[in-house]
Amino acid sequence: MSKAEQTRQFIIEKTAPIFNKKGYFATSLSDITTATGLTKGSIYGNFKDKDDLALHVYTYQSKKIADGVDQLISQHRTALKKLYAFFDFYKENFKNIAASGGCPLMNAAIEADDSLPFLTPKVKRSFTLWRQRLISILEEGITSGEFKQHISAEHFAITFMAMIEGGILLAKISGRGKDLTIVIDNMKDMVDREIKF
Amino acid sequence: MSKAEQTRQFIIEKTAPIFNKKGYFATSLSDITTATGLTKGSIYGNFKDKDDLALHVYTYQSKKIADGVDQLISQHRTALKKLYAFFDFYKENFKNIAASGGCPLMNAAIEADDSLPFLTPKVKRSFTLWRQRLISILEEGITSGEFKQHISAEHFAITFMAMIEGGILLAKISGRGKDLTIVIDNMKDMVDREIKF
DNA sequence: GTGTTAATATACCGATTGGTATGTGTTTTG
DNA sequence: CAAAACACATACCAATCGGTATATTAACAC
Repeated sequence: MSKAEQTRQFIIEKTAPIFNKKGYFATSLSDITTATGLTKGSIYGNFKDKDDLALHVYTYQSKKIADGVDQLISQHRTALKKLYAFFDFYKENFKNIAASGGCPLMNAAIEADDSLPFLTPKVKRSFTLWRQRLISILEEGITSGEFKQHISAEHFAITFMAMIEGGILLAKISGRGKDLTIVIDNMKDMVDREIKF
Repeated sequence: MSKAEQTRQFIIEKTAPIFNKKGYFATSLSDITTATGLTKGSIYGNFKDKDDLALHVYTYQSKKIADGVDQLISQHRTALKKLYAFFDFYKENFKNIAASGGCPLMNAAIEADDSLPFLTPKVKRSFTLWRQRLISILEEGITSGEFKQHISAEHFAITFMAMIEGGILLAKISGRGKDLTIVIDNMKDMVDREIKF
């Protein structure tokens, strides 16, 4: 990694939590220079403009989550265990997520969709990939005979995503991590009763 | 309603969708003057500052939703029908919600919690009231014998809230209202299988 | 109708915004 | 080790930000 790439990565990592906490719009250049210890000149030397940096920050954050999930899932062999691992990922990482400003996908989804047009397609894609990942696990379970044949993988994938995002939102605003646990436990019940053979 | 109150209300109603779409921080005074056709002087004559206006706008928006839900629920006699009406409220109003910038509670929750301290308590309270309203319906059903005795009203209330908010988020970012319908249908299945006798 | 008060408009303030042109120092490469 | 390329800092820009003091207009009481 060249010096330039190092600095770019440094800026991205240092500003990611700020963007996630304050939002893309509310994060100012001075926030960025303060957090990095660099000056405006060097920020603009590495990124075209603020939007460009925001885009890279979002990509970094979404990739980080996706990698974390993938790594956890790959440790399990059955579809059921993969699904459980998926759920537990959020349960276990809630404190980190909350401390760094909440789920970046959710934050970006809300801010992007009406006022950050350049981000919208990226965010949309994140959610699509997320859904496809869940659908794959569910279909794998159906094929392997772990899960019932008649279930709709897509419907459950969407429902699970909604529950996870909603659970994070509730837990964050109430300050009770328990709220997310309640939702995730409910998801597991759902799997046991309706999906698992 | 005096002239002053009329103007105040006029400003609140005109700026509400802007605050909801762009966010509190990103909404500028010039957005507000453009939307109302008034000048800064008259905005500041009616509200102490931008935060004060934002607070009134949030109160107006959350009350509007609460009133809408209450009115719908009061039309039904059984706990089950009330619960269904509750769910359908979001299904039917999704287009309006999406067009006016998404669920104000969710938007405010995400923006408030890290950078709008003056709003946080209000938003927290909205969610608490919402939870209590759901818990009341569920407990009513338990008492009346419509619902199973052993269920946890609180757990289901939280789960339903998470599903609704998550569903709105997904539907909004995907642009497919269907996503919310899928989640709400799943909620109804949940009621039928686990809550209803 | 006149006097008083409330409501709105005008014009301005300092501070901060995102962004850039230019200068200086530091790597990297031949 | 020198030259070219790159990385970063300094100093500045116009535009916009939220907010205010003051002028003007409209509404209301007597």
